[in-house]
Amino acid sequence: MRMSKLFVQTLREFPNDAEAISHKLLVRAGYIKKLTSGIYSYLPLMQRVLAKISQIIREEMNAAGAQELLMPFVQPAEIWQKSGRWEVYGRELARFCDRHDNKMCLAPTHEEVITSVVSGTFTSYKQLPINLYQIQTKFRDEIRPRFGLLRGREFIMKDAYSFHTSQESLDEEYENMARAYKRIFERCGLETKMVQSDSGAIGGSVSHEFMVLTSTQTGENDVFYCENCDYSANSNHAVSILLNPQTNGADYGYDKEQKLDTPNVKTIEQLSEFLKVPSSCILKSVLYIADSKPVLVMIRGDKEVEETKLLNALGALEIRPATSDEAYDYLGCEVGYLSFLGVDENKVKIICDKSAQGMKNFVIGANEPHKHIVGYNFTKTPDFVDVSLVKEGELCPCCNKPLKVTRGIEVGNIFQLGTKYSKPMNATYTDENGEEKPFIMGCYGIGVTRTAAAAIERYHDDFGIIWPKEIAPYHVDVVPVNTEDSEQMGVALEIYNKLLNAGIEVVLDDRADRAGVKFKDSELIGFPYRITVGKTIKEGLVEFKCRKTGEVEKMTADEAIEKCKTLLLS
RNA sequence: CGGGACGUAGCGCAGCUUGGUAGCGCACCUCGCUUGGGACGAGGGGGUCGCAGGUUCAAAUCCUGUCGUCCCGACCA
Repeated sequence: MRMSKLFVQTLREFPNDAEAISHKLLVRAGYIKKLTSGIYSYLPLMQRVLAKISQIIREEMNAAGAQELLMPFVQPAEIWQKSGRWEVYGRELARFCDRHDNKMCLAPTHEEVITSVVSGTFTSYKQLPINLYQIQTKFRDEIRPRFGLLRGREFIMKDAYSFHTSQESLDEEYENMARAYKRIFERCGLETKMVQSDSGAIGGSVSHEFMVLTSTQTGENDVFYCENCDYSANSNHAVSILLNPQTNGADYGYDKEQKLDTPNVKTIEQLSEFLKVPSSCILKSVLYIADSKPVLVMIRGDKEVEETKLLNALGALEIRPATSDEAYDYLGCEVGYLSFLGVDENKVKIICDKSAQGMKNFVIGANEPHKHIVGYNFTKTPDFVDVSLVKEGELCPCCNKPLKVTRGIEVGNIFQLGTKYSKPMNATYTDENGEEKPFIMGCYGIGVTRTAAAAIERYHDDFGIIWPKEIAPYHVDVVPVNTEDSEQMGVALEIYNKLLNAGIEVVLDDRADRAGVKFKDSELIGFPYRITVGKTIKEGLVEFKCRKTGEVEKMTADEAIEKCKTLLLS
């Protein structure tokens, strides 16, 4: 491709509305163009990157025994009503009516469709297991799309679904997919960590996420992991062994239950300082509204509530912290002094986090303004539930070593669905004994567009993108410094043609611009290798530069061609 | 959903306070010159100032409404 013909416009400045580095670079380097919030055109450079990622996925999925198909993007409400998700999915599901007033939606995922595809088609145990996948656009009307391709509303996803007659068979395929995913991301030049996770709206029991670990804040997930063993989990699922699991207020002089005045002492921090006790001796009370009903969460003062865990513990659909006004309405006390004391459990559900299990003689809000109670003990043992967020340094549940935390971008996930969809949708096969049974299912997703963005988050510098060569839009950028110079241009053309003939993806920057412009663009766009044909051609030499290392070598044109072949075709 | 900010040329912005011919930089087109790190000179094209009302002789500017975009928060008591 000649640069003069390539559909690309690089910008001198970063766009104003981008926050994430991948978003800024994708726009500035001419890969994407926004149409509206969370919805982008993938320009030719981007399309090449996406095609490469897709191709790697395709090859590895096929090698793992899966078959590609393509399902409809527009779906009738009927199948969603059947699975029970029409009501549950919420506003992320973009719904509309067709001309006959039939309820429809845009596909955010395809469990319902694949189930109806397989159901009635593969009806014998002899035909199972099977794994089907597609690479397709999805639409999720996110509350807050941001970070460009990292959280768009419209995005490209590879989604695979497997059907089994037994849990053992599903387990096997789950492992098979985990291995395939590892290979896929490795081939994309990305290191990933497979972590335990919550299964969220998709449902099911066992699930793992593949995370690209980043130091940037753009990773929207916290991942807790152990350096000593294999344990790692998304913060929404991670568990730990508490530090100081047993705390006793008596160690700080509060061995008798007593109501104390604590004027204007509202936060745990202030209370801890005021009473001279560590926050781990305080039981704090946090009010949530779950599906419009109040839930009071009791949790150790040094811990925080993990909302996804709470959501799951309650079996609720939606959850949010209550406002101060709501707290007053439900508990009859201003925030800062709340507790479950005197609260009618028929009106306000009370949940007690596991972190409170080992607490004795603790401090608790009096549920009266400006008063707390010290030396308190549970009068009856509550049911302790884990709804707390792990903290870095707490101990690994597997091997007791301190856990670490890092940010991560979720690029893929694998779920065991079991019969969550096959049962309600009545999707069955006939087993050896002639009995009808629901399929046991698994599903496996990879965000294609997000993987590309994650690669940029991981690999960039002040000059631009540094693509792993496996997913770069082109491999080599040949730059004649002066296109007017027939010798330079001649050699550049010769290199260009030879690389083309060798099957290498190459761009010839034949634009009449000055060298600086071409170098800047080359680095911004992120070509892995650059061959500069400039004044050293007088000595028969060109320059070979590696984008990743910045290393520059002088060599003959033929040597440069050979080097490209060695680096790219082996 | 709540809070804040912003909508003026493809991109980045000024102009608005105090109403009076729509501007700058980049990009784009032409010519010249230049060619190893985002050159320079001259000329040129492109905008119903988000949209709809209102006030006024006159609105990018003032008022009202509306739509859109971005950020922050979903406050752990």
